[in-house]
Amino acid sequence: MGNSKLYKGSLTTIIMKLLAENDKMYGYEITQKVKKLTQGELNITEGALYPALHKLEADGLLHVEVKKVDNRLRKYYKLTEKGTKETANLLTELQRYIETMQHLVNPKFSLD
Amino acid sequence: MGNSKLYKGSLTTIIMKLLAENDKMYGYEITQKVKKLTQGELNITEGALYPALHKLEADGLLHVEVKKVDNRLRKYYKLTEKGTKETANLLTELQRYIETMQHLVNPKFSLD
DNA sequence: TTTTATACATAAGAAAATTATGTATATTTG
DNA sequence: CAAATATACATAATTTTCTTATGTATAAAA
Repeated sequence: MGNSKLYKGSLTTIIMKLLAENDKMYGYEITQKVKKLTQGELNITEGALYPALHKLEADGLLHVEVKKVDNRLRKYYKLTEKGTKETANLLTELQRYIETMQHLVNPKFSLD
Repeated sequence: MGNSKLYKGSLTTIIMKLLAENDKMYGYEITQKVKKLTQGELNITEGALYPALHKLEADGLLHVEVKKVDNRLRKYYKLTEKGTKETANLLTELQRYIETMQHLVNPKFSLD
């Protein structure tokens, strides 16, 4: 993914948040959207994306709908109700992670 | 580590930053410091910490000095010159990561 | 016509963590 | 005083998550 190891563990959060904003998206579309939104900083690889989508589907967080467009296959993913709830949790966790890291890295927040 | 998957990949950054602030620290001390600074949010496990410290030492980013205190062993770690430079890079990467994730998650920064 | 883009997928391997276990000493608590 | 907890290190087996490589197929651009 990114040029930094820090992106490890954040792929699911990214996918879910994009689907929360865009209702339904297909895999390739997600990679392009992320590339654009991050100005090329984050390029999701297929080897990371597709297994992640399959797992989210298996966990009942995403629902898939196959469509044929221009004689090419597309798998549209959409949040389930469970997925919508889980997205809220993941975004809360992200904010908490960011705050925690700021505390650790910014000494002026130090407790001791 | 944390209750969130997001902490994956950030352990090295945390260790290096603490050593940049505290000159020299030993492993157990790092776990306690992090627990305190994060109010219990982040508990570094020994299975993650020690292999990470050994790798940083092997990479020439940390220097180790063994001391016996109260008849117990302590391994004090300190940043090398190379480690100090690398710490600056890691902190820059962390800030960049946080900004990128804010862009993705906070729609008001959206480009399209 | 060859390369790039679109669109999916999986397999092998690496990296970084979790969980479990092990050794040993010091201190606290019931 | 005995048992539990804290201090302090370590590693091995396994799991998770990613990279890299490879594969199939159609469409568009160079």
